[in-house]
Amino acid sequence: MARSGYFHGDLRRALLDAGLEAAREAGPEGVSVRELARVVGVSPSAVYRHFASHDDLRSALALRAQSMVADAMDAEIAAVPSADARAWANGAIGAVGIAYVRFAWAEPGLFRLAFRAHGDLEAAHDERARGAGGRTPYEQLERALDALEREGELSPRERAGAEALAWSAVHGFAVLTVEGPLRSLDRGTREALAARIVAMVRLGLSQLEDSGR
Amino acid sequence: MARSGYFHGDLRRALLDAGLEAAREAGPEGVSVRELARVVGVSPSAVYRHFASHDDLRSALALRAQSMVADAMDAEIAAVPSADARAWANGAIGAVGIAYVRFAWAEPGLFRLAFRAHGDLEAAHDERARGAGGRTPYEQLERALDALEREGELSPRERAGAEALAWSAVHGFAVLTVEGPLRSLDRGTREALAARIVAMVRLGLSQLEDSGR
DNA sequence: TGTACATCAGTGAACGCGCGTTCACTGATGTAC
DNA sequence: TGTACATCAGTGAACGCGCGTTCACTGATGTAC
Repeated sequence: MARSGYFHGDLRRALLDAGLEAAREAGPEGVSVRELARVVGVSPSAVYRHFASHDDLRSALALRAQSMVADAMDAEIAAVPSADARAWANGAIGAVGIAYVRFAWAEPGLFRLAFRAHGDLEAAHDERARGAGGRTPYEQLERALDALEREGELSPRERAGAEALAWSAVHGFAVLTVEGPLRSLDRGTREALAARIVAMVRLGLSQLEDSGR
Repeated sequence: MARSGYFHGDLRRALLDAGLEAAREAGPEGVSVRELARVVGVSPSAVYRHFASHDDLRSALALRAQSMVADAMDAEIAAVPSADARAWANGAIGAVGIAYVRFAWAEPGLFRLAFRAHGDLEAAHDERARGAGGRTPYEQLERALDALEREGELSPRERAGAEALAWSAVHGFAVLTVEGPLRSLDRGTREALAARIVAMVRLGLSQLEDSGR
């Protein structure tokens, strides 16, 4: 697609691709204006034709990484048997969680890029509000929770704040296994723990009713 | 304590203090060799009399920050009524979790310093193994879980891996509220969610028995 | 079909920054006699 | 009590690095006539 030596043709897309690749290999820290320009074979200042700043570049990349997580969730959800709506709702919330941690394991650099601090998730929300169409993992979680409520698995009172509970548990586990003290666990142990986390969330969401114990 | 203009007297301690202060205000990123030297009023190279490298400095600071979390846990646990051992065990695990998230809210910079990636927690473990005596939040969690098992609230089978479950949920919540999408929640909502997280963990830990639902 | 011209995606040199780390040094301390 | 000397915690200048960003520029593109 590169035309002459002078004009690139599709520099913006090339930079985004290079950015994902850089994050994949070196994490978000590996994503610098100069590094991407170097990889693409263009001068650093050319980057500023397509992105206002380093921050702008970075959040565009974070958005793409988030879409990838959302895609992984789609794939996992698609595998849930949909004959019984109630069983499906229960399966879907689990699928969302499992997809999340598996993505983190498979692509730690992209995971960190996607869920790095400082408003990236709000940026995704804005983007979505502006109709830019980026699928967000958060949306997927919301939908799974909505289904659970629809099927009577969650009371409206329990539904409130359920995103925070579910996300916290799964995100914490992902972080701890990707770059924290749990990172040297073998695959089997990790998977077993992931299943327990998901079960804990499912159980914990409806705690307001079960509160006897 | 500073003696002459030339000799400092207790530079190591001064650097550690300055480092905690820098992290408090600017997070772990604010902790650089040159910055601390500047604050303490010493040349950058003087730092190398007391720390082998920037990394060495940073993990010493992370250890101190972890001790602070452990202290906060001690204080929270101390407030749990200890008349009934079983009730105490249940209270202690909650106290550990609550202290963790409250510390994160009160001192986000130190929290991030303490639980930054890359082996800092293992370093703490080694330090402890070497008998250096640094209290670790992880130890506190282990003790609370041990108490729960002792009181028959947790079967040995459930006890295995319980640290990972509990820590994941609480850590995820802390991260999400400190630097993630949940960071703009008001105090009341955060506290209410924290209580639900803790309840979810308590419930979830014993899921292997209750697995009916 | 050919030419003039506006557009604008690129170049390349430069600025200023802060960083970690090294190295030969200096001068205060405290110990041995 | 006074002096010689080893120790070692500090200095300060320098190295080399990579970064984000700006600015005047160049040259390929495609449009209007």
